[in-house]
Amino acid sequence: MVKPNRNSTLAFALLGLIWQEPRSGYDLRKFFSSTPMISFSDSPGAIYPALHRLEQRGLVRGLVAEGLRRRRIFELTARGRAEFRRWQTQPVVRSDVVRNLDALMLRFAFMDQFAEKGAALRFLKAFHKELAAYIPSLRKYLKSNREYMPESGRLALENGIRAYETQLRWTKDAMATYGQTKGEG
Amino acid sequence: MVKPNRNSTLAFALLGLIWQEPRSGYDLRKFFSSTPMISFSDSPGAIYPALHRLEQRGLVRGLVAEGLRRRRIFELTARGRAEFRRWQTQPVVRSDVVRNLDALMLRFAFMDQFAEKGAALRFLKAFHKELAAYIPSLRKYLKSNREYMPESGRLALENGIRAYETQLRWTKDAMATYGQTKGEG
DNA sequence: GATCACATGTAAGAAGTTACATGATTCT
DNA sequence: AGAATCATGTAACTTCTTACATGTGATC
Repeated sequence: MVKPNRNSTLAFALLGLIWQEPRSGYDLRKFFSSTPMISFSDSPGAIYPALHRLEQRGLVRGLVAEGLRRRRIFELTARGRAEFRRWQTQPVVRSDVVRNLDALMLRFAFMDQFAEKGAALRFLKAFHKELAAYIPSLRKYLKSNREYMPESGRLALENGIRAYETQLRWTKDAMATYGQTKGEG
Repeated sequence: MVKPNRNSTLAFALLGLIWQEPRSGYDLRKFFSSTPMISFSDSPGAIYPALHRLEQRGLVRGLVAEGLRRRRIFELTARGRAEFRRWQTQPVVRSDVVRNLDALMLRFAFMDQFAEKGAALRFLKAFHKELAAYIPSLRKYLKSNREYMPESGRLALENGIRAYETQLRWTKDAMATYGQTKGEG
């Protein structure tokens, strides 16, 4: 049995975008298909049911827009904002680093807009810590097994390690950015 | 309606590992939980049903192992090998680069073992080409929108671009590795 | 007048998640 | 004897995918 009301990554992407500004399902589809958020599905069979679920759960409210075409503009409810913030400020855990990097980056992407000041920096520190703890375990595996691995398998693992290292460097650079901003403001 | 028999990424991971050597469901779970392939789920609720589907589709064959505990060791059928190879040597398409990098790397990871000589290099070339075509579109979006983006959103996008650039550099390095090997052999 | 973009929806099916369930064997 | 590990499974539920369906308004 699945825990009720655990919203999907797509659901949170929708909440974030709707919080930025009220949008229709069609707006959201177009946003996904025309920006780097194209990594989300823009299919109507994903978006519309997801919006209906969010509405049933009281996280968004759909308003029929006056205009020529039938169109529903969604906006966040207070519960929707609370739920989004709760998700966004959850601890950064290993399992997210290993299996859900995209969700982690989505949480960060909306940090400046919807979380309290300081949340972004706290997030980056926690993220950095988890990455720094995880990478050595990958290196260790590579070291112990490189001789028994086929070349393409080894290269694939090296690619994974590099990807995490890039992520690690990014967290440091991003932290520096926030440090600067603090000094300026 | 969904196309029948389109195996999931998990299904292909199972096929690849079973092709390496016959394994039980339990072996596969342990492999996922104890190696960098931990990005796959090791839950019995995912693995066992997936194995049953593969068996129903005639891609694997389960043999009851003699021994103390009841245990089923799976091995690939000829159809399983053909299906895996077909998947592995599919063209590298943009949509995989955008939404399914993991599957792409999984395909590559088994390339030396199960694909014909030269497949790895062809794969890397195609992968490189797609990455080189995709990255500028991300840069362009960043350039046009950076002033309207919140800082964390901009940083998240920069992270995505860096990740793809790292991937691109890796494809070049990996191609060089294969070039050398050719010279040696 | 036809085609394209706007706009929303549903149906069928696949596959994953969490949780529960069961029993054997080995270790302490 | 009790705990841990080996080993496999199912049930309920959620969400996604592909495909089909429908109608309006704008453009050529």
